[in-house]
This record gives sequence, C-alpha cells and structure tokens, in this order.
Amino acid sequence: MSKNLTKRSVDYSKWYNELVVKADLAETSAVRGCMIIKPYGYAIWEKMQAELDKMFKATGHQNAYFPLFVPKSLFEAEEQNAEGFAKECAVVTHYRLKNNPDKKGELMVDPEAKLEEPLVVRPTSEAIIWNTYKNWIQSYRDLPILINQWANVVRWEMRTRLFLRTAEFLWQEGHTAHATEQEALDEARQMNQVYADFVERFMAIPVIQGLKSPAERFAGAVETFCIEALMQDGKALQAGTSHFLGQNFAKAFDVKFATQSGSLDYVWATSWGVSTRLMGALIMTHSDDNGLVLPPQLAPDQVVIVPIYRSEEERQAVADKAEALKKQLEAHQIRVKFDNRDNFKPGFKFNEYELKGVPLRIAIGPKDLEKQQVELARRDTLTKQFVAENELIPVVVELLETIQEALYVKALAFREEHITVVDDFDHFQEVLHKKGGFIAAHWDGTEATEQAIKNATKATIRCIPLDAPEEAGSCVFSGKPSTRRVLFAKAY
RNA sequence: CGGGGUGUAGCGUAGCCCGGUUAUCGCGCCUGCUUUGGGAGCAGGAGGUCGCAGGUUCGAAUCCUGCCACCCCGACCA
Repeated sequence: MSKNLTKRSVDYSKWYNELVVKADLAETSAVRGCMIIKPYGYAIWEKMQAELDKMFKATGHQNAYFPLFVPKSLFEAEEQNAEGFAKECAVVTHYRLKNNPDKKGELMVDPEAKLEEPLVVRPTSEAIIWNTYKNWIQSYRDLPILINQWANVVRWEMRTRLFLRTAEFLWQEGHTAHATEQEALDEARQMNQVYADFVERFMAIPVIQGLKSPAERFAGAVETFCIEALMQDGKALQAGTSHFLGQNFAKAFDVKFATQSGSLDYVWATSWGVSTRLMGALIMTHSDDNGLVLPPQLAPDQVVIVPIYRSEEERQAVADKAEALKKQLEAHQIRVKFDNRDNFKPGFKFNEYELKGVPLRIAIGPKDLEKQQVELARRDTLTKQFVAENELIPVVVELLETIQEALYVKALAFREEHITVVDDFDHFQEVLHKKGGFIAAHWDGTEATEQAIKNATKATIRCIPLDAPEEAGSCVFSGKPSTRRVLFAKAY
C-alpha cells in the first residue's frame, strides 16, 4: 500500500495500481488507455448513475440513445467543435477482416472492404444528435427537447490516466434544445447546479461552481459552466461541465423552428456531462493510506458483518445472530453484507473491507453474544465502539449520516485551507510550488495573460466562480485592471 | 512525436555491469494438520517461450543489433 496518499506529488498510477486494483475497483486492460471496471467499482458507478438519473428526471429530462458511429461529414458540420476533437478521434475505415493468405492463422483488414465514408467513433454526440434534432424540430410546439444519453465515448488522447483520462470512458451527456436564449441559459445553469448538488451530497466532494475562461471553454460553446474540485495532492479536477451552446450548433446543423409569432429562428442549445472521471475524484478526495473511503450514500455495502468463532457451535450461533441483525438493518434500507466465508480469518477481512472503503464494520464473536453487544468500527476515523444489540439500528442509521457529513466537512476544510488569495506573481509561483491548491488572483481577462501564466507555471484558470464578488484590483501577471478574482490551479 | 525507464511464474522481484551447475526470493495457488477478537503457522507440492527476432560464443536472462509492449516526464487534452 502506498504510504504517500496524502502527500503531494503522488504517483497516482502507482496509487491506482496498489489501491484500485487490489480494491477490486478497476484494472488497466491490454487496450491502450482503457480500463476494466470490476464488479465492485461498477456497483459504485451504478449508484452514481441511479442518483443522477433521478435528478435528471426530476428536472424534466428523458433518456434516449444515439449511435456510436458518426459519419465524418456530419462531424465536420460544426467547425470549431470538429477542430477541437479532430486530434483525438478513432476512425473506422473498413468493415471486414479476412484470412491473411501469407500468414496462416492471421487476420488482415480486407482492402476490398473500405467504407465509402469513414465513421468517427463519437468523442461526444453533439454532431449526430443535432443532425437528428433537425428532423424533430419544426415548431415552437416541439420545444424544448430535454434528452440525456448514457453512453461510452472514445477520445484518443496522447496520454491517458486511469479514471481521469481514459481513451474510452462511460458518461452521460445531456443535449437540450430551446426556443429562447434565456431558457437555454437557465438550463445550462440548472444542470451545473444539479451536478454540484449530486457531487456534494452523494459523493461528499465540495465543488466550486464557475465559468470557464474562453481558452478552457468547450469547443463550439458560448459559455461553459463547470464544477471544480480539489484533490488531496493540491491539484484541481474538473468534475463536470454544462455548456450554453447559443445557436452555434443550430446554425451548423440548420435547425430552425417556427416561432409563436410566425417567424423562423434557430433553436438555442445546451449540452452537459459527467463521466467515470467522478470515480477518480471520489478516490482522490477521500482515500487514505488504508485504502478507499466511500461515502455511505454511494457505498455498495454500507455495513459489513464479520463473524468471529472457533468451533462449529460458535460459528452457527454467531451466524444466526448476524443473519438476524442483517435482516433488521435491511428493513431500514441499509445495504448490508454478511461475510460468512470460512476460509478467511477475521483479521484478513477487517483489512480487506478497509481497503474497499466499506463505511461501517460490525464484528460479532462469542464474547459479544454473551454480552448481547457487537463491535462497531468506522472506516473514516478507524475508531471502534461496542454497541448493545438493541441499540444497534438507530446507532448505525445515525452513524451512516454522520460519516457522510464528516467526509464532506473534512474535504471542505481541506479545500478552504487550500484557496490562497494572492496579489503578486512571485507569491503566486511560491504558493503554487509549496502549497498547491487554488489561487484566487486578479486576471486582466485576456487569453494572452492566461497563456503566459500557464507557460510560466503550468497553472490554468480553473474557473471564474459564479459567486465571485466584484472587487477592483490589478492582474497578478500584467498589472492591468481587473474587476474580480478568478481561481488558478494546476489541474488534471 | 521528443526525453528517460522497465520487460524474468497469476502479482511483485533478485540475478545483467563482469556470460558458466537445476534461474532467486516474497505474495498468491494446490494438499494435509493445527488455527480463527487486526492481513495465521508448519510440512509437502504445482507453476517459467527470462518481451519477440536475429547475431557473437563451446556456452546467453546476462554481450551486440533490430523490433514490440508498458510506465514516467513533456508536447497534447472539455
């Protein structure tokens, strides 16, 4: 187990290999930059999906599914967007293999089977979805269209990082069409708020909502809202984005509608997404040297019961008690696992569930049966207490809530400690180098300055916080006037 | 694509510089007994194209050449 989890400059690939693979979360596959998500890890993703999906439905959205392949010509329609992704697209050019006549047992791409038009494996679905919306939208009565898709996308990055930037990843992408600019803007803001709520409440990760600078904005967007989180090593992670696309895509794909007053107008659009990158955020925010720490809301098993026994009679007696407690807990909608495997010792199991991040562990042995109690251990604090059987249910219910809250409070405290107000560039570099985290500094609003700071320090503008107060100042780099502070950080 | 590094059993590794018995050790796996309140102990056992191809040599994991894969740093990146 890596002992450097909470230090800065962590070698995360090692962390993942140690922690994630052993924790059964994921494994790198032979396919370049892709990952296998093992059952335990996928169960977490499913919890995330389920909660997000509820929130999408509650805000009036529906799910649909669009094709994986995007004809190159469609992809080209929105120039800025196409250019933004062109460098990282996987492209299908053939549709058949055949036996290699020169090498027995080997297959080759059949040169006869070349596609008329190459197919781009979607790096995102704006192109194919807007080409579809064109046929669905004629009148203001057809609006709004509020659709979400759960899918995989492929981005052939030069360099990948497990969870944070894999070549193929799972995500959801919402694509909406509206009759008015205001409605689309409201939608983009609303979904960014939904993301912030989900990440803070369920994942216990505090985020800062903000706007991206033009340089960091989504290709083809008019405005990009985002939620930014801070990892334990002081680097920032973009946890989700919501884009106000203006009429750019409608114009590119020629999506017009008849307005109520009878004129013809282009529709207003948004798109928004979060991905399996959030699982990386989860790990990098809460984990410690003993392994994962899962917030109770997302933990596939919230409570694990480990039996302790010597003889067969003891095993049976402990198992009966464990099963009974499991039923009682489950009656209160608590997810419980009773680990009755006979081929592992209790000590082994204790360590295993700490590695997996199960929030609460109950140990029951002969001594506990006698005293009508159980031993209850918290994953986040690694503390233990004895609890009388008849008080167990309320204690567990309360503790799960306490842990959820405690994780958030701890992460929030860490982040607040790592937002540093800076007014000159020497200090900027010093803070970045020695402390990390976010730097709140004035910026003159130009791309040239942002680029110059990036070149000098590797730090980028993570966001312009939505709640940033108006404050007269001068740019930390150029000295030119500025009206508010923005957040800089090194980012993943 | 540039710089650096690594490929030896399921995993992690020693050996390589300086060629020479049957390729080292740990974890894991199998069998048996004893164990079980924080990663069990003992005994026995199975498991190897030393990344691939070629070369040098009486002899190559070790030296040389080429290739491949992976990792790290950079460029790149919603």
